[in-house]
Amino acid sequence: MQQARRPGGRSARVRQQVHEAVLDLLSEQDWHSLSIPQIAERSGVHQATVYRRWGTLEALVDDVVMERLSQESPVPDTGSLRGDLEAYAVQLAADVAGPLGPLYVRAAQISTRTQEHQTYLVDRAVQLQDMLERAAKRGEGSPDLLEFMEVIIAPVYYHAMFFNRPIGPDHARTLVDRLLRLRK
Amino acid sequence: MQQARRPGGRSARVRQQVHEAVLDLLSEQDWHSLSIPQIAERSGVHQATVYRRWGTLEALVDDVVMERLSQESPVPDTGSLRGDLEAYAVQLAADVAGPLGPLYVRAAQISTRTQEHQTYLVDRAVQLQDMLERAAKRGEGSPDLLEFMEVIIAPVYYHAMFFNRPIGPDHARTLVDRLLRLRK
DNA sequence: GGGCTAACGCAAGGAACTTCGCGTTAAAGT
DNA sequence: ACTTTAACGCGAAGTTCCTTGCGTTAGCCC
Repeated sequence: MQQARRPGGRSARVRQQVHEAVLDLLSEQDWHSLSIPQIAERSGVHQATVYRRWGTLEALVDDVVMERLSQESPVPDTGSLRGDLEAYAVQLAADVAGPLGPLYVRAAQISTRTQEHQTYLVDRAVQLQDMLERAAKRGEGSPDLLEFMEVIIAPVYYHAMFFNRPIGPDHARTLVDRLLRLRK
Repeated sequence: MQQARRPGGRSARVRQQVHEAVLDLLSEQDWHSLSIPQIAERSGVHQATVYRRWGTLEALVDDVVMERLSQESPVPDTGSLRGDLEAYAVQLAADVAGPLGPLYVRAAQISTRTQEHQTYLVDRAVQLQDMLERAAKRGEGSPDLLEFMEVIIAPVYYHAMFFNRPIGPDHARTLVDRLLRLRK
């Protein structure tokens, strides 16, 4: 998506209508059966408009994903490492198991990642790094970022993608326990 | 894919030609730009034949994947738990980072998994379970299957999907160390 | 070897997706 | 308010994908 030179009023309204149509359709069917003609019809926006603005279905859903991600809550800051880790794991598990889950996964994959999303991920990594450093400053033995990603984040994605039931709060706690145990 | 009632000679040859074309094309371009007309042209097999036998591109690549998986080496049996774990992790990392990696991931995902692949995964899980039990019988403190999947397999997939460089033997050893450390 | 018919090749037809030209609307700047 | 033109709506044309009917080839069974 190129820079909008006239983003006010009508364009913003069209964008919102199309985004809503995507979310709407995604709650009824899965991502593989989505199409631009279908989204155009549902949104009331003409096909040609969608094609001209986003070009492809992939670019459109990437835009929707970025819109959601930009509105999401920041990384937790509960005052304890365990609290932060659990809160993050539970939230991530919910996101990735929700109706937009496959889209989040797709947008983050290295082979399909946009520059915009890359920037987001780097920023997010910095926030997580900060979260871990806050714990370290409190004197809690803190894992490094890679360890956190491999022991917490990777299994969360793994369960959502390869198993039927996503990780719940109970299992999230198991993952956090495991990570904390490694630090002793 | 339904049961073949006349799988000899010509049909087998067609199947092989199509499979080779898929592998061939996949070494030059990525999976998202594959198409059945393209595969038909490359293989010398007529489009209509491909459509009639496999129906969709997804079913075709699933067939290719199953073919490869059925030829793969069994789970390692090196005589030590560490040896088995490292061998498995390195092999998995290589597979999932190779040109067929995205196809393996796709075939295994819960939302796109076929019955045939499900059967394969269950069988594979049993083999891994056996591998872990062999270690237990040798007196080595052995992790359970879930722990193995979360600490070893999940990070391997995670790296292949979300990072540029796949896990190498050195990093695989780090993962194995981590798992073994948890058992003490 | 001979009959039966599954599986294939071929070409036409249909369906879905995508692009394009042109007139209209309305956002942005003066 | 007025001008400029980006962005949209509309319909047609173009492209790619997928299906279908029919004749031909060759695998399987007797």
